[in-house]
Amino acid sequence: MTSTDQPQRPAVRPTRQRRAVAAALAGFDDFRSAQEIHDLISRQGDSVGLATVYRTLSTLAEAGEVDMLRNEDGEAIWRSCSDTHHHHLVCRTCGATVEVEGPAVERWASRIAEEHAYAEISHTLEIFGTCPACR
Amino acid sequence: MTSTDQPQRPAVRPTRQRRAVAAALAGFDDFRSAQEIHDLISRQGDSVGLATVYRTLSTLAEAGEVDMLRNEDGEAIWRSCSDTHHHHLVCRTCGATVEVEGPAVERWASRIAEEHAYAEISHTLEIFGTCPACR
DNA sequence: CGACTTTTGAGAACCATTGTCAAACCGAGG
DNA sequence: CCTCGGTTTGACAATGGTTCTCAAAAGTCG
Repeated sequence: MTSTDQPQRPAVRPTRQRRAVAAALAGFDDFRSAQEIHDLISRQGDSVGLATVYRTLSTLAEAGEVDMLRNEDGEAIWRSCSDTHHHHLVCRTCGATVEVEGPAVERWASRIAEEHAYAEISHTLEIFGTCPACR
Repeated sequence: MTSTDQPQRPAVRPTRQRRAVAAALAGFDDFRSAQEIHDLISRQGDSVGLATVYRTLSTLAEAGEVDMLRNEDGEAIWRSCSDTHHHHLVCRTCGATVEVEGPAVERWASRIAEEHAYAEISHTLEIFGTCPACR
């Protein structure tokens, strides 16, 4: 390290496209597919390639800034999230989402994993249903 | 109904292909993709079309005879299962699976749903990790 | 400004899954 | 054993979400 030190900073640049994706994400609070988000952006006047939307969403997900989960068809759906670990109650029809926490469940999961000597645990826990408005 | 009565029996026929899929399923106890199952069948000497494998697996899943869930890439994976409601602890590397039950989690999920007035609830809860053998 | 690196976009490529439809098959009567 | 009508199958095309490719465009920093 020559100067100060920060040898391999990923160097993520704040581009127009990334700002557009962020803005789109800020505009809804339910889960949307990448393509829906792409449409939203177009509708807002910006133009961002679909591949870029996918790339940006993946990056944000890795950084923990958005949640990505899969709907019952296996499609990836995304939304911005709070930074604490949580799960979701998602409306199958309109996508309306409630963030829920379940500390007891977390504990249960790690206990189960431990009992069976599984390491590097991750878990998925999502609840799907029909929200009051969609009944 | 003319004769006795049994108006719309689906009439599922026990064909060679369906038997082959069942046999393949009986041959492993971890989760496999449809394509892997298809390969397995070929390797066992039978010949069953891929589309038929998919159709049979879907049918079995609807009948509750196999579990279908999605791995972290969104691919459907399948295995035969016990008939009680349960979840899974799945090895990310080799697919080794442990069926686990969590009555407390079930209760927690329905309480959460009720609190938010969501109906027709379903939930997914799977734990992924690395099994002792794959460490 | 200039050199260098990251990012983008258009479209091709991938690949799991589902649809299509004629041919093969099954089971029940006759 | 033969026929009839619905069921199932398989080869292949078609879908559709997601990723890859690669040259052009845009940031970064001196």
